[in-house]
Amino acid sequence: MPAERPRPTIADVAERAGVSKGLVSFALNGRPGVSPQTRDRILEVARELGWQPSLRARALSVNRAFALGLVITRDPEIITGDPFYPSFIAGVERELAPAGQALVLSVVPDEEAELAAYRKLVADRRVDGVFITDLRHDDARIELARELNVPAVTLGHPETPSPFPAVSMDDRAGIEAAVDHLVRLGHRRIAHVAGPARMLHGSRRRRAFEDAMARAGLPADLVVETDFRAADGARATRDLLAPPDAPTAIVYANDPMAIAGLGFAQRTGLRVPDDLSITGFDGSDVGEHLFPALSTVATEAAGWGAVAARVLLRSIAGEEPGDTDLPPARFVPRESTAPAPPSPPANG
Amino acid sequence: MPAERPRPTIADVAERAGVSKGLVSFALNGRPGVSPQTRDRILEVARELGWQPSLRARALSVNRAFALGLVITRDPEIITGDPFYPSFIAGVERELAPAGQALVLSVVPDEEAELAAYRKLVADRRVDGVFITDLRHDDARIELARELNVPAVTLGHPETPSPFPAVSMDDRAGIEAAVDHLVRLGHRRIAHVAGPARMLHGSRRRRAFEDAMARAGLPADLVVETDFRAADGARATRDLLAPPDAPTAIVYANDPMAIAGLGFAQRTGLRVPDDLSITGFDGSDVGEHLFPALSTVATEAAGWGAVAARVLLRSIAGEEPGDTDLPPARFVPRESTAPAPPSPPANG
DNA sequence: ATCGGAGGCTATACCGGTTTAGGTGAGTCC
DNA sequence: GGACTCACCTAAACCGGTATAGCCTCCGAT
Repeated sequence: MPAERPRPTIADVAERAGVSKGLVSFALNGRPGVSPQTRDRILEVARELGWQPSLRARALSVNRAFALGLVITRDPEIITGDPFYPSFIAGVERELAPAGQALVLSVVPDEEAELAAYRKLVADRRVDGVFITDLRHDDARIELARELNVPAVTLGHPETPSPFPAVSMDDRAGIEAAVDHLVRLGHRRIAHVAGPARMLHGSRRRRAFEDAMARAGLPADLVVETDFRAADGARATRDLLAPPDAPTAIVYANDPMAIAGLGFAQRTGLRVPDDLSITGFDGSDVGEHLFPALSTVATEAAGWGAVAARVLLRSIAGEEPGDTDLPPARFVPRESTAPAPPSPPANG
Repeated sequence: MPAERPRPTIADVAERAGVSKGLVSFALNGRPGVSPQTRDRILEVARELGWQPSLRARALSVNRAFALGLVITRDPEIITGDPFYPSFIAGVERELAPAGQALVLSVVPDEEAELAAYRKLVADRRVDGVFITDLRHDDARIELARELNVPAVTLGHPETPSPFPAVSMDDRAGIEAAVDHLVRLGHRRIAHVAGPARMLHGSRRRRAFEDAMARAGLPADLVVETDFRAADGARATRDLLAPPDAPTAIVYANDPMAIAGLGFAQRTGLRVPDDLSITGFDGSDVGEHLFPALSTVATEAAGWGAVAARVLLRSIAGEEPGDTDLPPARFVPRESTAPAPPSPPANG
């Protein structure tokens, strides 16, 4: 067994090159005050020795973590179905890796643990900045991040005044396009299976639904609030379809619920889209392969992650990046939406 | 604006308590050689000052990162549908958070970037140990981890001799149960839509399928290899159903493909399960809400993550945890499997 | 000839912990 | 009463980088 050779330090490089530690540091960081020959010699020796800077030592002396923090709050059940985060994270990584930064991920079951997770991340100085996703009304995390004095970026504009840059994607447009599409197809009774009202995107999508309905001169009286879980989608669909004046179209606030809703409708013998039109939200690729393929609203989660990461890095670097607006979510009509069925003969 | 007060260091605590830095360190780490009164005083002062140890300083001096690394290799397309990792990560976190450890996540597009990611994680000493998931034949990561001299845990037993503890879940049992179930229902032409052969679980599930078929005295001639993507599931299903002697049941190696396969079958007018039975793998909760609800193999990804994390932590602590076998994956019959349709009249 | 200044470099403090070698004083043993 | 032990504590080195003050040396300007 070969002896465990300790990795070379900057002192080894300095000694071998016959200069001081400080000069090595200067040379390696490309700072002025080092003659070209000396610089080359130092670089050469460093290469020769296979020297790699110790991120830990650097972290301690420059007081940086070289990492960003993401806290995901999801009850364990819902997390499996949600297509958003995996894509979002892939986008974040695309930006972080080349910048030599890492992503520290925390997955917590509830909002209490969430705040604790942010506190811990910052207390340990594990990260230089944090993502704040899934904004809620009166979101305590804004205040917490301010109090902890940690750079942050919010996904979407918070309601309360926030000192942090926001990277937003207009999801209203997608919902409105979905409703308009359904209205054009002749639907009059359109329901919405909404996300939790305490979440900004939950209530914003609902509001967009209501506005679009109002513009079409239709009542937005069929709205069910849920927790974004597939099971909720099935339950909400059951409740919506039970009464005699059931909707002919349902706009779901995410794909897993739409898929479950589709399943429920089919189970009761309804034909989708002939008897009932259905739209989802977030464009998981599996929806494309259902029968009927799910009409949905595509949100470019990966691009969102990349931009948010970039903004956060600039924010940490001391710039003050303004708010960013991403291209709005696009409605993608597929097969689960069709002209409204002929209305049943009026009763009386 | 309040002046940015620097956080207290161990020196501040020492001074205020009238002792040396070293003694404070001893007291706070509960080491012997500190009188009870002094210890209490130090603890009190630390509390009073709101002192929090600097993880960075600790990391530098004890040469630990207090973090574990997970590298996920997924082409951006597939990642959205796969229910495994989100659950797995949630399980890992459940174990790490109480242990004061963090998870550093890397998401990379291909195997080349994967090796680079491991190297980088270790070169930067960002992590004290790594998870090796999605084992492949002749997996280069085993050798890399050994070379990098970093503790690791593998999900499943690698084929090549490995110095690392393995945490395994027998997925053969689930596949076999699925096949047995189909055979009992009278199916004779059963196909398998397999994962990539280069992946251990891909080929192992395929092998389990073949073995189960052999035991039932049936030919395992209908196997299509794929890349685990939903689109692959649809394509494979199309190819399987085209010939005249099409299968009456298909065992898919994961849920997204099964869902896409279900969609394709329905699209061609086949009734599932009456004309075609279908089983998935990995038990995403959305499958439960499809119509018909997807029969699948449940794998307890969260439990797997928790155990793997625990094993890795023990491994880092210098113990030599043996291999662990988790309860085997269970077949969960739901609605997408039914008795085989009566065979068509033989031709000639 | 003298001074000023810039370029190139060294020495050293510093980040905030942990760890080790040693020092003190009280009690014990013979 | 001297040596020894032990509990408790301090001082200082150390982890591996970065940052800063200051020291030469050489050059051109006066």
